[in-house]
Amino acid sequence: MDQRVDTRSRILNIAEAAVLEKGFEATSIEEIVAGAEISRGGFFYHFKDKNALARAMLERYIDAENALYDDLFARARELNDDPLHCMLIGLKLLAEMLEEMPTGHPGCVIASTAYQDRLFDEGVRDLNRQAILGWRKRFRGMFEEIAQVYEPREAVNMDALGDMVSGVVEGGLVLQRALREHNNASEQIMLFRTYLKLLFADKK
Amino acid sequence: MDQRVDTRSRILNIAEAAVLEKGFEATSIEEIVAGAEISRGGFFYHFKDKNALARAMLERYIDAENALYDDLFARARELNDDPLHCMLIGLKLLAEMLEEMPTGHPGCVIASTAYQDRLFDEGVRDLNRQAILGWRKRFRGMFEEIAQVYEPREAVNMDALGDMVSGVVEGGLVLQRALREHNNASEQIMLFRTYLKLLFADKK
DNA sequence: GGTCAACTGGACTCGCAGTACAGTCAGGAT
DNA sequence: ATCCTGACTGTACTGCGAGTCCAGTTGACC
Repeated sequence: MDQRVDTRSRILNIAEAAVLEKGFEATSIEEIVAGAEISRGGFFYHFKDKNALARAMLERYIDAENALYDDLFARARELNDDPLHCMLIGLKLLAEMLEEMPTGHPGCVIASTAYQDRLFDEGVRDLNRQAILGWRKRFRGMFEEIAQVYEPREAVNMDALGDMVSGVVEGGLVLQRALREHNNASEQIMLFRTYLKLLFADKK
Repeated sequence: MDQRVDTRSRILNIAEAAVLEKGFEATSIEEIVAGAEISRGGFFYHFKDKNALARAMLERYIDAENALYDDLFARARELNDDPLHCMLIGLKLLAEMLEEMPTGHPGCVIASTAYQDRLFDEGVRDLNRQAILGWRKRFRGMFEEIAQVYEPREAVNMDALGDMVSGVVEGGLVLQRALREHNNASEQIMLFRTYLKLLFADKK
């Protein structure tokens, strides 16, 4: 069996693990090629430079995250058809998933690149932006569905509320990374869940 | 007047601006010394290495942030003695402050270092940790005061609620950095404010 | 006049990104 | 059977930035 079948994916796997553990800049091409058991030349054959690697990693990561959300809320919908309860179940599943990761969540590539963005070119930054806007749209849509059934007790900006899902996750990951604790992100999500329960308590 | 009176502070000012703009790794000592109009030798006279610079920057930043919170909530307390309203006013002031910064908030050094932490030594990481734990304690105390007067409608973990202030700010800053928008952090704070209003609606 | 803190300036090592390019090797097309 | 191409290997080189070493300068104060 030829190990070379998918060298590109192997590079991405190794690079992603290293980048999530210690950041993009601290990850050298040297150690990536050592891990993937290829030569430096081989690396540059697949990726023009470190920017191209970053772009590919982000694309993969975002696709995976979107697939995860799709799956999570599809499962939630199966359990309960009410849009509010679907959201609450989905968030619970998300929190559980974050908690189950023994070493804590790898940490979001989005934040990691956002804070080093001068290192990256316009393409990378745009991918980042589009991903967050995508999540805004996704959650905004879900909240609007909820608001059709439940009267919000306080007026809220729906875009901002959509962003709050991403923000709470990102913020929680920052905390857990800095504190070296394991469940801050999941706790923050659970707190956000009680927010939604309070906000959408009254059926129309 | 001797410009050299406080070279160390000048280095820190220039470094902080550069680091907040483009990240720690992307900021070279070369450009710092150029900006501060000193020699490379002069830089290393003041700071043993880049880690020492990072530590000094973090210390200064954390002190400034603590002073800002002290001032903000002291002003809020003057306006209203009720602990809940004091918190709500303080958060409003914080949101306004974030909004008034024309280029957006410089971005929190905490998150920036959290995601590049392998670059830094234990001292830097510990400073980071202590700062967040300090904020947890500060806000937890304030929420406990509130809970003595108002019955929370839902049971919440007070440590997690304290962390949520930091988390919402950090998360908002990540979003606004990645999206290149200007008011995400302040919007997230305002949303968190309505959370508190809903949570602590009933006086004991 | 001597001491010390706060530098300057230059030379050097090291690690890493990125370039260049010549050569290898397996598999499919012709 | 031969040729071509894609996926590499290996080596050598440039250039940049961090960090070290150190000898020398300058101004302040004692």
